Amino acid sequence: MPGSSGRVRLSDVAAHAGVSAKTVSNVLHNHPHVSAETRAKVEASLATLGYRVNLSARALASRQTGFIALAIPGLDNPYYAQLASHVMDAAAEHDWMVLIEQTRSSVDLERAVVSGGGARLVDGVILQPDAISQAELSDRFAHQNLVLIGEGGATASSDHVTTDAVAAARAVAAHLIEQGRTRIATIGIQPQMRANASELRYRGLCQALDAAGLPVRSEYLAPVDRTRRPEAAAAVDHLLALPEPPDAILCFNDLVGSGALARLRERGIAVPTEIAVAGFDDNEESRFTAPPLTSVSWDLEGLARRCVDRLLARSRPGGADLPPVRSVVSHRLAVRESTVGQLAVDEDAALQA
Amino acid sequence: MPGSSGRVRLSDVAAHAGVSAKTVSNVLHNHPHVSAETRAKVEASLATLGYRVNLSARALASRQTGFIALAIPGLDNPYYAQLASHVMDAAAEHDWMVLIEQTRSSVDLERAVVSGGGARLVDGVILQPDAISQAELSDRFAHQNLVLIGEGGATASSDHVTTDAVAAARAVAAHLIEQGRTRIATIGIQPQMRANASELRYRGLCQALDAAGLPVRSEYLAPVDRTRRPEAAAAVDHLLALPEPPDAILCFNDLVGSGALARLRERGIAVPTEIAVAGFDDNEESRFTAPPLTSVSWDLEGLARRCVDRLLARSRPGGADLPPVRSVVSHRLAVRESTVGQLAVDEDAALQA
DNA sequence: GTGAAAGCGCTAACAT
DNA sequence: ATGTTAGCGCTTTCAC
Repeated sequence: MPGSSGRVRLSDVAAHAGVSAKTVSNVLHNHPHVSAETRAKVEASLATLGYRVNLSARALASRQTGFIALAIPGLDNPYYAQLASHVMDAAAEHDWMVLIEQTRSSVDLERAVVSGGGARLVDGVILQPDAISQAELSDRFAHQNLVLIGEGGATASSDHVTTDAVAAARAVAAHLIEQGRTRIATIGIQPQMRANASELRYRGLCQALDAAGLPVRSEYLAPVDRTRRPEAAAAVDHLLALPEPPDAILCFNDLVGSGALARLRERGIAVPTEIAVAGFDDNEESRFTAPPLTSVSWDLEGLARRCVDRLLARSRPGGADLPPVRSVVSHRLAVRESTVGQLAVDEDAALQA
Repeated sequence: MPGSSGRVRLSDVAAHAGVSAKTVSNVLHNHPHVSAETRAKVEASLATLGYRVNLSARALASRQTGFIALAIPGLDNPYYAQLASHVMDAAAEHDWMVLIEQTRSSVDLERAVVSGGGARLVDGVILQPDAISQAELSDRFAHQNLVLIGEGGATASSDHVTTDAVAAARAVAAHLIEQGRTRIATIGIQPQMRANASELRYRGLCQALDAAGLPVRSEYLAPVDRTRRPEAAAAVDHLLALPEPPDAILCFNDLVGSGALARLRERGIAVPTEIAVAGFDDNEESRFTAPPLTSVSWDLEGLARRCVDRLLARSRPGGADLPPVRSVVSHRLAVRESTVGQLAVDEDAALQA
């Protein structure tokens, strides 16, 4: 049992080892210029005294807190939980800790994050904006270590890690059209909301429709207040009540997709026979819905890593003056039974054809 | 636009307002003994200079970091994401920030958390133990601000916020028996794993079976490596291959429940007609599975609040000597269609009877 | 009610 | 390769 873990200071270790504080610090930071025997001596004292660094003191002296903030709408969306998990892993590789901030898609909270919050605390911020306007993002506080996640792409004043929302939406829509769908509705995609991916995903859908010579029909655009499971039911009902109901629904995310599938089931509509359903984000859940949900899968690990790398680059000496970088992470379409009836994944699927 | 947000120190504010640093600090902390006009003056300076407190310095001087750690297996389980969300809310009410630590159910990581980690950083720790043994928990480092979440209940040396796992399992099992089920299997419940709730949940099941005069059949205990959706399939297959397959499956959590439902569907087994399924945790997803999943719902908000309250009590002067407190949060059974076929929730459900 | 001075525990020049 | 000296920006006795 190493040490009784009281308040052991670095200077105590130095005294115990018979060296100066600087030497202890050198050992702690793996500085090269420490003789092997000194190092051993210090490490022994470190262990017997049970020294644990005081991060507040280190942060104050070094002007580096070792924290980065990750601001996301909320952990209750598995997509963001997943993202947070990846960011924490990527950050840990550089000895950074992650402070998760839930913005709840509130403009005020997002604004607070962008402007650095009320306190001086983090070395950098990763923000997934949702409610705040692009204009405000590019305007304010472009000087601080801020990486934006998202698909807007218009912000030239800070680092940006994005996905190609238009291409992804085009791909999933094209897949739907390939399956013979011509009346493709959407749930949760709101082209007027400019902070999140809505507009771009809608654009991708329109491009695919255009390319196939199909009309873009505005009555197929079902809005929801929040893009979550419970909200999907009313939107599905709305679409089913249309004179000519859709034969496919592209959902803003898998949460909405899951809710839509549930409602279609309640209404006795066969998926995909009568209506195909697809989503975005490829939540793990989507491999287990009835039927499994076709979805766009983002490279979340790459996304997280790039965000952290950008912050790292900027926090190095001289990094603050680096020009803003924009990088795009990859995606792929995970095709499942919600859009292709006869996908023969195994012997059982064939029975249901 | 208040201040150009450079490095404004408290002493700068003091100089600008023509007062001492102590007075500025008093204003910041809402100390009563500040005259109204002084306060106004200081607040004006605070605003025009755009002062933001340096939390590292505050932490160093005050010996309080303002952080608590929440150590959970991982955010990818929606149950823990939800818990984290509640803890963050409860902590925010006391101006605490939450540092989320993913233990991945690793003994070493849990041990590191219990022993305070390598660094002096947080004011307290909330740990949901999973892999570490009870013995180790009560042994080591009982002196630090540690609140244990969980159902073990045996640890007398630190604060403990638990659920009544036995009662909850008894309730859901009794419900299953009421529905006429006599062959109740379980997936993911591993009585030999003593850190998580397995043993207690199994005990509750046994109690309910005993009370109904039904036999406890060990072949109905299907283990899994990890209690997650993908692992459920093999367990379901195992149970279906039994000479006398079960007519109900009680899953360790809703993740397993979701995976079990998916596999039963693939195998063409009707739920609940042939096999009823129930879970624990009441994930939001479980209201949208096919069919919706009966589950035990814990009072997560209450759980989070109590954990934070306990930490708060201990971090107050003299709080360290408080005797360990054990408190139990409530639960209720959310009954859904996976266990009762004819539950007439709406007009459509009746058709499927 | 407000001010002056002494640290909190660490890092970072600079010196040796 | 190791020691010396100043702070980092805040809180906190203790005077006044």
